[in-house]
Amino acid sequence: MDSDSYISILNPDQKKAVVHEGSPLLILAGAGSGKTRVITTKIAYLIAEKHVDPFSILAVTFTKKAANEMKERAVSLEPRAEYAQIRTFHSWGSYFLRTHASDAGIDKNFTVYDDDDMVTLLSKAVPSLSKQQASVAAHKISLAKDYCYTPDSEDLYKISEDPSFRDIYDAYERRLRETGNVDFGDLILLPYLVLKNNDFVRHELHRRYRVIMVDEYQDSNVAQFKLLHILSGIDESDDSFPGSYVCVVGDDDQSIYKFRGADINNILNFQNQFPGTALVRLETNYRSSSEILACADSVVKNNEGRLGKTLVSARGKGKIPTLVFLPTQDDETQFCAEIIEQAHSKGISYSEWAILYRTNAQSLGFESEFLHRKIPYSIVGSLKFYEREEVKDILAWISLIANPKDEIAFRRVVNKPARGIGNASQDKIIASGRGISLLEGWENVKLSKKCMEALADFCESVKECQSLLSEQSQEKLSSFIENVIKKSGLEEHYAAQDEIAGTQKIANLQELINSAVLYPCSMQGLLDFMDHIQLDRTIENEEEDSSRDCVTLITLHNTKGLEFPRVIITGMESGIFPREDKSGEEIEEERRLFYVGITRAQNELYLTSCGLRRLYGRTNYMSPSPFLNEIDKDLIRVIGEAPVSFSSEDPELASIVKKYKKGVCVYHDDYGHGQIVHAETSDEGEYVISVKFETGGFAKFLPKYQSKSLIVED
DNA sequence: AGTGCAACTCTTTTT
DNA sequence: GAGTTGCACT
Repeated sequence: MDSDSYISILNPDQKKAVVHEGSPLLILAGAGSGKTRVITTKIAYLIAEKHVDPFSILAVTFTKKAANEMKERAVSLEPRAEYAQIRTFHSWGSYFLRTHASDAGIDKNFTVYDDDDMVTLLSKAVPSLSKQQASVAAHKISLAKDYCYTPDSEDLYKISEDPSFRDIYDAYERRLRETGNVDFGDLILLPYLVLKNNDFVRHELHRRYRVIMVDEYQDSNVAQFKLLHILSGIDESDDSFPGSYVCVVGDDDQSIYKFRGADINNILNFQNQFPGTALVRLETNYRSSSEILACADSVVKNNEGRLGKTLVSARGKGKIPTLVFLPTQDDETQFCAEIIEQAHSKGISYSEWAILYRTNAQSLGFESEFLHRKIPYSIVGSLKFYEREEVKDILAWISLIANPKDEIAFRRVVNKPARGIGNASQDKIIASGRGISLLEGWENVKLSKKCMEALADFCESVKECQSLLSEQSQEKLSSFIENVIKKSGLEEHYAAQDEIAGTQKIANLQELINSAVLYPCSMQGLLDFMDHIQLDRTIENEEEDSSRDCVTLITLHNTKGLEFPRVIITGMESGIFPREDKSGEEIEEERRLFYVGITRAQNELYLTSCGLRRLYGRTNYMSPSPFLNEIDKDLIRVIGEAPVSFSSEDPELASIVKKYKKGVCVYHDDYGHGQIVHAETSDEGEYVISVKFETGGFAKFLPKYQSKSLIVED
């Protein structure tokens, strides 16, 4: 495609963003404003018109899906974009670490430990922790890495005030380095540390990357910011080295990953951190009708701390959004099913619809209702295929074949099927081989004869598998994996289980084999395959779903970057959305999440809110989400009535419920000042509140009997 | 070592 | 309410 033609179809702001040069650039791209078009056009333009070597362009996104789409679209505009680095932040980190493994102090055949592996490793590094403590600490370690804190950072207290956290983190790091592997946080943190400490490598990369672009910048974390900053060379620029051209694209109103370490200050302060930054706003929305945008705007404008922008619809007027109050969650699923069926009978395909919810658990009701009515649907996200026992077992074998120092993988499979190598023996073997190889050197360890023989057998099998990999082989990796499954003894093991318990484990393993068919049977192919799995756990049934006409069931978070003609946002109830434990800035993030949901809709938007909902197996009275009140009344059509659950039957209960609401501050004779953090009606019809006191204490009350000792304050 | 029952958590969101 | 974990028992 000719560059004149693809630039001429842009609007003036988009064009400005594409041709800008000479300083860092921040593109504030509202929802549906053609952001991806701008980035891809810019890549094509730089190559075709500015003669930038594609090899020197790095463009990073957050999800593999976005990266693939970006690459595809850039290549269709300019074939040479094929040679540009367009990938996710984490996959770039992995690529970097493979080529600079020894600088980072890791094995070049490393694999990436997931959250579960982190917990297991931490439990071994600090045995005194209970499983739950280990899981909490592992999560904090992840967060620390997102904020770029190492075990010796002064700021570690910001993650955990517990003074022992530093030692726990330190012990974890040492043990992790002994395995030669990395965790997710390392994929960003380690490249940053290598660049910071190694002038040679840093200069090498500075020479290479002339252009760096980051998409969805509002969801970058501190470590990613630091990595970008050091990679850009902005602090070292002089006449001989001007620094890279940095262009970031994002929307502060769509920042929804703070819980994962994303720092909205990255985008709010970008212009300070990269002096001389030019700013381009993309405020023309090509996706939604003006009614939907008005609704979105009336919600998001309640947030403070935003750069501010107003979207203008390029599509003009459409249908007014609808808010529906329903008695129970079963009515909600039926309502959704019915409008979808009605539309279908008028020729509107299922795939025009998306049902959005806050938590994955909410998908269950829709699934059973749709199954019953034979409405086809597909669930996006958490396909837990790679978390299944049998799949993780085979992946552990593969990890161990790649990296014999991998303690977690070793433990997982050395005694499966049972070989008589119990926990105590494992500890001895690992103590002797840690940091070297777990497959040899154990001959000197004191173990029972039976155990020795079994271990020799096991190690022999792993080595046999290792020898099946060769650099020139024309074989596919799938046949290698098939061999691993056989040699591991796990095929027999799981075939027997399938027989007895009626499980599908062998079928799942077959699926794993199939997924490796595109990779060559070499160490490189194996590592690429592992990266593919570890760095993209969500999407698996792409071709199948895109061709099928079905309704999309999806969490609000997962909708980022997607659009649908008709959207239903369900569960608009206080406690669900926003979630009950949110306050202050977190409420703002929930509100942004709502904004993201609304702006997914092209033509029609429905919101549903129920009066009664089952949660954790209990039935709860729900009140409408406070966000609903933020929508101007003339911007939305309301069907049904907001629940006034108790008025008719029990005026006394109603007044109590009204008085002791969640968030209300109370004073108790014995406990002192506190705040109601949770309120619900139990199955027995009792109204129960949970109060957190200033003293740190926590108690539950039945306000019915406590009206004298529990005083509401203002 | 493997089974079976009780108890407990889970409901954020993802690379 | 369901799925998972942990413990005790065989």
